Parts: sequence; C-alpha cells; structure tokens
Amino acid sequence: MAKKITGKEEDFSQWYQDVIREAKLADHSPVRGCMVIRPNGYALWENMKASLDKMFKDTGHENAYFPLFIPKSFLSKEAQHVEGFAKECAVVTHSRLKSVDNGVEVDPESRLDEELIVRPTSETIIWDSYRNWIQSYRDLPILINQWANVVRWEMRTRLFLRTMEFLWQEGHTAHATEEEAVDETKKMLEVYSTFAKEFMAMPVIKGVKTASERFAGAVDTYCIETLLQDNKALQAGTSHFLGQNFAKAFDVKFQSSEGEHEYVWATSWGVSTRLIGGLIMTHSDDQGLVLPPKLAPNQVVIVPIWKNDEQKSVVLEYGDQIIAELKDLDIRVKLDDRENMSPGWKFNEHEAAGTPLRITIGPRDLENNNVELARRDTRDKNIVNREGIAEKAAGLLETIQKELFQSAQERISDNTHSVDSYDDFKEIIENEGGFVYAHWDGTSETEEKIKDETKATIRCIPLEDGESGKCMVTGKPSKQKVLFARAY
RNA sequence: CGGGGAGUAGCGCAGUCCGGUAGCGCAUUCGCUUUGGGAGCGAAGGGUCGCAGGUUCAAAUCCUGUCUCCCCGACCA
Repeated sequence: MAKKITGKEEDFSQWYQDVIREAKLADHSPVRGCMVIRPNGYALWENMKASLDKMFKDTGHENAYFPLFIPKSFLSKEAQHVEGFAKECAVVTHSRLKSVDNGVEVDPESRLDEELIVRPTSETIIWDSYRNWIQSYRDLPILINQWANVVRWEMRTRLFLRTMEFLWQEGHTAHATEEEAVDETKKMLEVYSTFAKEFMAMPVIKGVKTASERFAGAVDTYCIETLLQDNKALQAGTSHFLGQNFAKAFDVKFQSSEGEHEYVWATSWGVSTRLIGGLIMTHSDDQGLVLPPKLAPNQVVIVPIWKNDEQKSVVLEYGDQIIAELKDLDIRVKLDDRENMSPGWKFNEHEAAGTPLRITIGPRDLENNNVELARRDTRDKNIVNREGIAEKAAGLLETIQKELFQSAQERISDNTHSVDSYDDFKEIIENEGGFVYAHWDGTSETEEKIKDETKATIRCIPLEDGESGKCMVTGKPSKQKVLFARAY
C-alpha cells in the first residue's frame, strides 16, 4: 500500500485508492466515472443512511420517491438551474435497440419526441408534483426526503469524492413563509453538522457560499466544509434556501388564511456517498481504513486462535459466550472463525477494513480467563480479564469515537491559518495548504482573481461572526474573514 | 477537452525497444504439515495479451483507428 506521509499528491491519490481497495469498499466500474460499491462499502452507507434517516424523521420529515427521468422541458423552467446543470447531463434520446450483424444498435425509429434527462438533482420533477399537492396554507409545510441515485456527467472523477453516478438523499420542502423556509434551511444544516461531528467524528465548519459557488437556482447555499488529510477541503453537505424561484418556475401557489394567492417558499438539502470519501480521508492511516464505531458495520471482530480441533471447540465456545454478552449491549460483533486463514492474516484484513476493536482469544487466554483487546485507531493491544468484557468494549468504543474526533480536530486546527496579507496567503496555499482565513472585499472579481492566481476558492463565509478588516487583495472594507482552501 | 502514464490469468505485474511455443508473484483447487501479526512444501487448473483494422510466412511486440482507466490541468449543485 502506498504511504500517505510522503506528501506528494500522486502518492496521496494512490494511498486513497489502496485504502478503498484493501478495505473492499468499492471498485472502478467498466463505465467511465462510475463505481461498484462492494458489500463493505454499502454496509457503511446503510449505517450512515439509518442514522441520517432517523434525524430527518425526528425533525418531521417523510420519505418519498420521484422518477429517475426528467423531461427536458422541466429542467429548463428555472433559468439559473438549467444553466448550472446543462453541461453535465446524461440524456436519453431513444427507447430501443435493434439487432444487426454484429450485435445491436440504437433503432433510429425509436427516437423520443422529448428527450429525458437522467436526474442530476430532482428539484424540477418534485416541484412539478408539488404544484398538484398544494392549494391551501393547510397543505403546508411539505417536508419530504428522497433516497436516490443521481447522475452528473463529470469531466474528472474520483472514487466516492466525485463519481458520475452517486447515491444521496435530497430533501425538498415547501413552506408558507420565507422565515419558515430559512429556518428549515438552517435546521438541516445543523442536522448535517451534528451528523458529521457525532457520527462520522469529522469536524466541519458551517458557512454560507458566495454567489459564484451557490447552487444553481438557490437564493442562499449553506454548507459544511471539512479539511482532509492531504490538506484539501471537501464540501460535505449543502442546504439551500431556494426562495420562490422554483415555485415561480413551476407555478406553485397557495391560498393564505387571508385568502391571498402566494408563491410557496422552498428549500432543498443533500448529502451523498461523497461523505464516505470524506470519512476515508479524515481518519485512515497507512494500515488502511479507520472507522468511527458509531458507523462501523462491525464494531468488534473476534479472532479465535486454535491449534487442534479440541482447542477449536473450546475457543469457539468461549467466543460465543463473549458474543452473547456484547450483543446484550447492542454491540455489532462478528466472530471470524474462517478455517485455513492464519490469525495474522485476519488481523491485517480487519485492520484494512477499519473494524474499530478486535478481541483475540486463544488457548492462552482461556487458561487465564483473559482476552486480548486491540484498538484499530491507536493499534494499542492489551490483555484484559474476561469479566465485564462487554462493558469494557462498550467503553472503549465510546473512547475511540471521541478520540477520533479530537485527533481530527487537532489536525485541522494545526492546518488552519489566518492571514492579513496576500503574500502570506499565497505562500501558505502554495506550500502548506489547509484552511486559510482572510479578509475579502465581497466581490466576485476579487474571488475570481484569487482563484486564478492560487487555485484556492472561498469555501464559505463562516456563520460565526468575525472582526471586520480590509480585503487582503484590494484593501477595501471586509465585514469578516472568510474561509479559503484548495478543494476537491 | 489538452498534456503525461497505463490496459497481458481473479488481483498486482514482467515481456513490447530488437516480431518467432504466453510468463512471474499473490489468489484458486488437491494433498500433507501448520495457525498469538499477511504460513511451508509438493502438484494442478486458469489467457480471444482492451477492441477493430493493417503490415508480415509469423504480431502481446510494428502501423492506423478506437474504447477505458490513472495522474496533472481545464470543468465541477
């Protein structure tokens, strides 16, 4: 496996792919830019889904499902929206194939009257439905989430971080008032931030995007940004306040309690399998994947060791007892009793897969009523008494979850800078990378100039208030420092 | 879409310059010995050399076209 510590970008990229391959998370697919998500990767996604889904339900949302195909005319109803997505759409033009000498070809006679777009996001098809669902203020709010796949024809892809097809959830809500929609936007940003920190152990910075980075069709785009181990930033989730843009484009009005006809206010918000890429790049090391216990498909793996059949049966029985105790505390545990595979092999394999905790049991441990406990994150190993093993494991899992966040937080703090001069800014971006706070005059021109000259973009305008000052480039007044970084 | 690299067994690769029987390591199957950090020995199976043309007595190798992947750019809710 490639080492990440060399710091060269090629090596980092190689390391990232090696982690994914050895943890058996995903493979490249035969289709350009797409990926095959393997069971290990999908189990991780399912855990993330389950946790997020609960948070959505707890905040009053329901799941629904809308079509994969969007009529071309729908996409063009909102001007900014179509402009933003037009360059990256998969388009369905025909409905069938026909046999020819060397296989099949597209039947030219099956050309569709109106092309269908494979959804890059579902605002348009959903707002077309909402028009029919909403008449009165009594129909509002509509708080819906959809788990789905979307397709964006990206020029350059990277497993999990940017793929042509990806899995995600997209929330689409409709409200009677602007205030309520803005509150919803901020509430869901908070949900994402909480999920990132508490479940993924991934520190994030909340902020709002500048006009140039805003979602196509949004009034405001809020986001969470994190910093990965190669010191590049990653947009981990977004929550958009859409104003009345989509309501006007799709003519969605409601009658208020005063009897007035008004356009509906909207939000949309989403996170995707990109989060898995962020998770990998936040915690993993040269041994492979490191998973936070709250999301790990297996939180504990038990590796039994035996020399003969007699030992095997007692060791496995010992293992079964421990499993029962762990399961009583709702710990996700697996006994790896595969034959003809050495314990050493299993140790390495489970480390590459990121299982947070390993319990090793062999004849030696049975004799002394012990087990060996090994942490994935620190790779510490300890012999502990078997009594109360489930409580010890549960305690360690909590510790691991907490310490993963702390060490990620420390790494990000160490790589976050604050500068006042453009020279310092360029120096840090070029040589160190990481997050850089700096004053900016609020204009797209300056933002563009900085991007051209340094490849750094404004990741967000942080929600926390900062002190005013002068733009590092133009010297014009700035309300607060904004967050810059080179990003994925 | 531009520049660079690559595509040969399930995975990782050598062979290509200089055309001449399709190779190596890991994995797989069988046998025996093993099992506390990626086990050892012996045997066996597995390939339209990305695809399509061309040159040649003969092509993984040379030529042309094409597809895909990786890296660097450009692009990127």
